[in-house]
Amino acid sequence: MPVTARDVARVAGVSVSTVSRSLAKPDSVSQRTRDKVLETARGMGYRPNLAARGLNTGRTGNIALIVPDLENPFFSSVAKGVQSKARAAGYAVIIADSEEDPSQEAEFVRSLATQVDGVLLCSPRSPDSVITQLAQECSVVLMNRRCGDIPTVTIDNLDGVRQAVMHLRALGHRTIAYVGGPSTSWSNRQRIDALQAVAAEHPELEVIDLGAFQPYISGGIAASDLVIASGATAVLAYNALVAFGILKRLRQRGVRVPEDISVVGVENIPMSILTTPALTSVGIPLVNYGRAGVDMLLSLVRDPSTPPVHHRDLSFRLVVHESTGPSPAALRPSA
Amino acid sequence: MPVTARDVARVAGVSVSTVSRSLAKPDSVSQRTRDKVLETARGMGYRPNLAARGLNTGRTGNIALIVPDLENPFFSSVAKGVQSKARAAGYAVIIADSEEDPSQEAEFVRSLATQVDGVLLCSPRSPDSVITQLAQECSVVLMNRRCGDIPTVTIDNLDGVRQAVMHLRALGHRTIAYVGGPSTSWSNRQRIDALQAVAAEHPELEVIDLGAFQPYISGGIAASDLVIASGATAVLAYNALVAFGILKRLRQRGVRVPEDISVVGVENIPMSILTTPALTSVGIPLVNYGRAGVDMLLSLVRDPSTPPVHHRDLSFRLVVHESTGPSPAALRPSA
DNA sequence: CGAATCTCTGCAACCGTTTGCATACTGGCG
DNA sequence: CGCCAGTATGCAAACGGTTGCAGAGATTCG
Repeated sequence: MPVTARDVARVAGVSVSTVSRSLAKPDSVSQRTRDKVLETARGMGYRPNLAARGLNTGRTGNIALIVPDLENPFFSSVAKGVQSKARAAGYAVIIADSEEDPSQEAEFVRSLATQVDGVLLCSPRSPDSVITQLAQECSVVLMNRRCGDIPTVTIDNLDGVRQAVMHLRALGHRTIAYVGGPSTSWSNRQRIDALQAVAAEHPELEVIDLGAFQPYISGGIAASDLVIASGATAVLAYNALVAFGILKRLRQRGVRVPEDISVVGVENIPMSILTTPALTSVGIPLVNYGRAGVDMLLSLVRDPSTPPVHHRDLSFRLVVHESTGPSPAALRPSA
Repeated sequence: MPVTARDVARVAGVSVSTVSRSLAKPDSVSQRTRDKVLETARGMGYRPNLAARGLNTGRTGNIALIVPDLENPFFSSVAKGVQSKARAAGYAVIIADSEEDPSQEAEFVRSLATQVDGVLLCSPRSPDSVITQLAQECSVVLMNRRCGDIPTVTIDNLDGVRQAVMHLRALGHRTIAYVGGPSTSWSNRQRIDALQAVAAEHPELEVIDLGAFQPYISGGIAASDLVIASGATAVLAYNALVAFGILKRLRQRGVRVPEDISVVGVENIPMSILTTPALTSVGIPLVNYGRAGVDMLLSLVRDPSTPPVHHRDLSFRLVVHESTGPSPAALRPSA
């Protein structure tokens, strides 16, 4: 049904190879022939079959993006960036949602490996060993995680956490609770380590790790009562959804934000300005983050001479909204 | 580099065709051979190259999903549903984000046509004529829009709007403003028509159409001052993002919700419970909505004997939260 | 025991491209 | 005028599968 190169060739009175060359390497064909071919091709609405092309070039023109949860605004923003950048470079994006299930990630990569030129693994939940294995089966760029020498785009968690904590410290907070995400999350581990490091630099600070929670609103809701019980005057949340859940539950419990407790999220999603109070957070423009991933992946697959190891570390930026304020403890000198 | 059917054939001591048949039509091969082939295949980690298969079966095993804005929680939820259902059926999903640009939609469909078995066009912005054209170039299922006899999954806008309006009417509201979305949006037109129809049934109601706004938070913010000036005691928003924007701006202006103005959104996204006050809306479970789209598309592409025209209309459900309350006008009889 | 039938397997063509190689033609130069 | 370099084109072999067709055994039945 669709028009093939053979059809174009017949109409234009040339061979299939000439059609192919007219499109792929215009210089290897005479001006006259090329014009004729291109015009008939356009006239007939010819589109080369990418699957067929991929068969012998080895290039499919597709990339895969694997995320743990498409419904999480963090990942949908990243996905938007990935999509737009990839499309601009002539690539289509196959998206897979692993539903936070590590075993699905490997399955996805393997089942997509033949259909794509490279894979963008965003916040993979799989253990290092699996990821290392996958990376030698096909071109992989990691986002939000480091693993050996595999190319990555990450955000500087240590600096981000430091910015958040310094902000809270300046507001007089001394006891800071951390509501963590999945224990399989590399970012989560990073942030815990960062918290310890920053706390070590400032002995007056106490950090309370409240443990692992689901990276959803429900996780934040579940954690909130622990936050209150912990006596902390400030809380840092694994991600924006968790922070939202905390805001919601604190309000339910009658705890005022920021008067009683200050809340900071890691991640800056468009919704953050909508909550009451609007969420203070450290984050980066997520669409750009996705774009950066695509940049790295494409430079990898298009130019294999690129040095195979490549890391890029973006910077968090603190955005202060309404959910942080002076520590209530600071007002009472004895505390 | 990857292991091919030829490799498996060599190791198993059979021909390529036997390998192919062992996987595709197991009955046409003897028990013994099949077992041997399948085992070596598994042992070698063989994965059939889908592009190659697609070349002569005409089936690619991919579907495309085209949405106007991946960052909009509505579409990311739908995408999640599409992804999970498609994957379960053995299909991969190529996602494209048209950025609300009608001309990109057609371009996407055409450029993806050879790589997918069917296209799910979600809330297309293109004119009917273009969509009709696209639908005859490849298998298309429309979501959130009707267009001729093209198979569709929609939500019953008339009933949804009626539920919203009846809710407001019961609360004593008589003047209701509507903040619309893009004029190219079919849903938007549907909802305006529905509003007129419902208003016609209830002469005591006055509906004020405030015009078209961007389907983003910013659109809601932009519309809010018009809402206030309109004198309406209740407002219906094109989608959840717009409703969020309205809530935000009304709060800024010192207008209380729901005491002064009630707000209802069309669309029920997970974030709706997070705003203050939580948003009353009519909506449906979006993940299921995406699944329904995939169901229809797959039944279309897998079984061409299916009657070609198919419409499915899902039902809105009113979810009352905190953003709607008794009309202030009702308290003052003179108003 | 031979022929007909059935089951299983391999051969080869094909899907729509790309690309190395060979060929035909062009023109320039000695 | 003949030769050579160079250019433009076509032929055919891939890429990795699927599938119609035919042939080889095995089985059944007269």
